[in-house]
Amino acid sequence: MGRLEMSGEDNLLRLVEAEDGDENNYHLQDQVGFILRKAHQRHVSIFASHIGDLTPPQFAALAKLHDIGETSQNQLGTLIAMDAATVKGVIDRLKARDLVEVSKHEVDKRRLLVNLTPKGREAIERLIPLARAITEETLAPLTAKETATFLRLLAKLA
Amino acid sequence: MGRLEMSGEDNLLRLVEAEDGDENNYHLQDQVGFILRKAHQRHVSIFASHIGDLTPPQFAALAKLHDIGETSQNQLGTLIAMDAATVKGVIDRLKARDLVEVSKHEVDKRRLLVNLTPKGREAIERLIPLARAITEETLAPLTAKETATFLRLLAKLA
DNA sequence: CTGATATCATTTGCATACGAATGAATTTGA
DNA sequence: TCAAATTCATTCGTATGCAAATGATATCAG
Repeated sequence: MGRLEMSGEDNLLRLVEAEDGDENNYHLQDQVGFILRKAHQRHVSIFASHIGDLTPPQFAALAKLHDIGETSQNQLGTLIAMDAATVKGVIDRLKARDLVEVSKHEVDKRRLLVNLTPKGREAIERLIPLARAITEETLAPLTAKETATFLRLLAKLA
Repeated sequence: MGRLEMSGEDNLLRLVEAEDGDENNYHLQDQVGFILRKAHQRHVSIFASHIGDLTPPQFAALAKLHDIGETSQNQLGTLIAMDAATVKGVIDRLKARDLVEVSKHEVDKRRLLVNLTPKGREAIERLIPLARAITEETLAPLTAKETATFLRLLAKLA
């Protein structure tokens, strides 16, 4: 790969390649997937330092319910990007803490309607300002201009 | 917030705010954490479609071992951004499939050394080209210039 | 109208991910 | 030197996250 010219340093390169194989120049830390995973981990850690008793998925469920009101469990999952199995666990745990309540759909008996309880509404309204701080801290390494660019490009990938 | 002028539409706005509270303008889908989570999900899905029998963390462990050679389980975890409990599970599963092998450190009896088996080396060398395709597909929505910008900014956040 | 499809929810199984607690081994510092 | 602090690995508990299978209900097509 790129063996267009032969200099003294290329001999060393040849030795290294002979030792480690030609895939030696693959570096995990440069791969978008690996960096994406780390950036996500950092965000979750920042989130936890601000909001200790709720996870990001739980927060997402409450925030979305606050935004759109009662909806089916499945529809909620679609809106917050969770598959059916995952959203069930999240709702079960919020239900156990009396932050949401569920009820059967009158007409379509397959559907499980989910809604905020008063306690859940109080909680999410109290937490949304903290969420803004979390976003700010997550993006702190970037300038305002970089942030705008980053969010635009990130959205393209999501 | 921003109630500087009073037009006809502001009456409607007041009604909406009275109904939903002043935090009505918080939208989950604009938050960096939520988009980050979705982008990561998309990448994992692309990864799985190319490499079905290995997860991204398992791949990361093999790729790092291939890059640096034998190392301790803990050190490996640091290099691939996994805490001790997580890396243990990953290594256990790779060990069960004979892709890595572990041994005791001669001097420091606390350490567990991890290394690729021949089978593991063969596997990772075969998979690295696929990983390049995965990266490409993940970044496909961006132009080359956007990709460079995105990776630079993402690295700042990770 | 009814059989084929599709949708909604649940369950199971597996794989991260991390906090906290524990135990063994090593290093440090007074 | 030896007690305190640190490091390495393990275990436990909890929480996503997803594939696949299942059952109940609803919709569609002929």
